[in-house]
Amino acid sequence: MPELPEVESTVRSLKPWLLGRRVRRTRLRYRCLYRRGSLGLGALVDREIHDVDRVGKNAVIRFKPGGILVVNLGMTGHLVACDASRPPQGVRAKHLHGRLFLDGDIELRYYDARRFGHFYVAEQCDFRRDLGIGPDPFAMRPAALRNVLQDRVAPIKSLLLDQRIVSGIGNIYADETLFYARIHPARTGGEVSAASRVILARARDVLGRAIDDGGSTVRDYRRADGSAGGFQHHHAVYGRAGQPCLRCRTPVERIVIGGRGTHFCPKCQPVR
DNA sequence: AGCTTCGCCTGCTTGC
DNA sequence: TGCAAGCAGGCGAAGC
Repeated sequence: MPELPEVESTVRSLKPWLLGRRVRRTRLRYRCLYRRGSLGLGALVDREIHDVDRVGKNAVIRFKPGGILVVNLGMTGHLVACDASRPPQGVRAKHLHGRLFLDGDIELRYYDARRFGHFYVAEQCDFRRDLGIGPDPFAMRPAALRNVLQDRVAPIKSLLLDQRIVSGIGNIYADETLFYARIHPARTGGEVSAASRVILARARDVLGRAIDDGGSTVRDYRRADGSAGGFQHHHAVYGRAGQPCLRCRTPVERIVIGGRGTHFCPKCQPVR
C-alpha cells in the first residue's frame, strides 16, 4: 500500500514525463473518486503542469497559471505516465479509472483496484488545511510532536497513523518506526511524548531507507516502471508475526490496535 | 474534542 | 479443484 516512500518513488518517476505538459482533456470514471469540495478534472484543461510533488501520502500536481490536483492513492492506487500508444503492462484495464491526456501524446493514468483513492482538484493552494494534512516527518520538529502527543491517551500507533498529526506514515512504517524506537505500540501518546525526538528520528531512518529501496511491495504496489520495490525484504516486524525478532529472536507478535494489524517484538518493545 | 468503530471495495488467502 | 468466507487497510463518517 502506498505510504510516503511509495508515493515519493512514484512522484520522482512521474516528474520527467509530466513537467511542462499541457492538459488536453480528462476522464474520470467514478464521481465518487472526487473528494468532497473538489472541482472536476475538466477545470485543468489547457493548463500546464509546472510541478509534481509529494505531500504526506499524496501526489500533488501543480498547474500554470494556477490549480492543483491532489491524488491520494488509497491502498491500491497507481499513477502511471506513458506514451498514449504504449499503455503500461501489468495493470488491468478494468482498474483504469482516471486519465489526463497531455500534449505530446503523453498520458497520465490512474489505476485503482479497490478504489479507496481520491482526487482533489482546487484552484488555490491551501489544500493542506482543507485536506487536514499535517507536517511531513522530515520537516517536523521533535518539540512539535511532543506537544501534540503529551496530552493524548490514544495508542501511539494510532496517533502515528493520524495524518493530521504527522503525514505520510501508514501501517507498515508505523510498526517499523516503533520497533526501532523500542516503543510498545499500545503505549499512549502521553506516555511516550518525551521520546518524540527518537520517534521522529527512527521514522526518518525507516522512511529514508524505504525511499532508497523504491518502497515496499506488499500486495499491489508497483514502482512506476512496473518493477517491485525492495524494502519489504527489510521489514523488521511488519508481516513477520511468529518469526524471530531480528534483534533478540523472540517471536514477533501480531495484535490489533485501532482496527489495524500491529506487529511488534514483545521483548524489545516492553509494555511498560 | 478525542477516541473508537464501521463501511467502502475487491483481490488474495484460507478452509472445507 | 472449486467455491465461499475471511482478511487486508486508508480514510471519512458516525457514534460514544
